[in-house]
Amino acid sequence: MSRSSSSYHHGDLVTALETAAFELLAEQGHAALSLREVARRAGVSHNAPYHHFGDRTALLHHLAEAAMGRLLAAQQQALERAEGADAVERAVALGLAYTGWAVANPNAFAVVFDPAVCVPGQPTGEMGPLIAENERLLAETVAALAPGDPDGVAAVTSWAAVHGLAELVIAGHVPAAAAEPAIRSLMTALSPAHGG
Amino acid sequence: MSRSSSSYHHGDLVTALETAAFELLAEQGHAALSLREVARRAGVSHNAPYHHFGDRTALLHHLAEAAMGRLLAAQQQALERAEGADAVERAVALGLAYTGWAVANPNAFAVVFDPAVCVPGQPTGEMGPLIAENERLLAETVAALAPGDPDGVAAVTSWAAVHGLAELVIAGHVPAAAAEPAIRSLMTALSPAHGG
DNA sequence: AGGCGAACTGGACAGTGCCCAGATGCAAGC
DNA sequence: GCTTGCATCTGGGCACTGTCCAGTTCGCCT
Repeated sequence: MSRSSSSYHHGDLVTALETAAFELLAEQGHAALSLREVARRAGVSHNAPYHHFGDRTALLHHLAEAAMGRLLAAQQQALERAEGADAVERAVALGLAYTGWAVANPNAFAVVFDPAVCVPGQPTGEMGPLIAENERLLAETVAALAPGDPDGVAAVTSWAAVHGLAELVIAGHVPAAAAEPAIRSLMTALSPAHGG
Repeated sequence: MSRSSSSYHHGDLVTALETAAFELLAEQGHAALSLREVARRAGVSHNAPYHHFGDRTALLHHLAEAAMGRLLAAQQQALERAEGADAVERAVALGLAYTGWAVANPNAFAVVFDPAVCVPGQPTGEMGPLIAENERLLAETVAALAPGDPDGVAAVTSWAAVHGLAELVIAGHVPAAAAEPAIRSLMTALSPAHGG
């Protein structure tokens, strides 16, 4: 699609901007991400992005969707790798995939959960389905190890713990090595084999 | 101290700037917080802040310290109120104080845990002691309900879960009402009376 | 009383997000 | 094939920001 290498009409600017932005996110937080710098890296004028994203926030929202997609993919792959395993082990693998991706891509991760980017009220665009799919994945995995959980309390607790772990590791308050034991202890605590 | 109401030398600009900044944080995220707007609200020139904070980041760091102090105070008060109670109930109260304050002051909360403000490596200023005190409080409370926890895995897990819960509620992915059951289920799961 | 130095002022500069009018060139019609 | 329409891209401009600089004010110490 769009072989066009004409210098004027880029042809695939959205992707180019996304790539450039992720490149910048590898180096700095999204607060320091400037539309003009992204445009510069993509080799276009400072105004070109406005024809694809009405706003700086719109670009960030697009990045958030892309990042969420990657986070979800990382978890799906982890679950595939742990296909034959124990229910607890599968849950641990899922959690570790989440924290692992977050710690490896802290700035991209931050965009996804920034309330100023993805408004708390209603998720717009692809964000809703992506989050829903992630919740489904989690609910499924948690249900396999904590069957009696009508209101999904265990699922919420797991998500919160794993998410918080990621944030605390990124903020430097918890060493990265503490993630695995914490997740494993949580998952075993949730499993009925442990008690309750 | 410094009764000075002379218009030139403010006398207590640091406090005035802090107040103005927290006022702005009640309305918008710290990404949108401008030094000039803070100065304007404090009634001084756009350059006055630079004689107290070398940097925009320095102001944010100061705000982070102040916010962390308030978060800590909220938890201490909650523990005092739950003085005679059950170990689980005390832990729940502590957790609810954390999430409660965070959800009530999402933007201030975000400053505290922004890696771009409080650098992951070494906490500078008052931040270190404040975090340490919070960890002590948590470790103490968790130790009362999960005695055998040499490496503090339960404490880390609790912090992560409560922290993550706060973030997810703020981001709109979890309803605020889900916080209490989640925290209570976690704390009971950690207590040996429950199992294990 | 005199002067030092911290606190504050205004001006300036580069950089930013966003708006406007104009240039460009692909695709669809004749 | 040539013209025309329109999304795409360009450059300039504006208000705003963070930060630097030189000057002003005034509390405090000698």
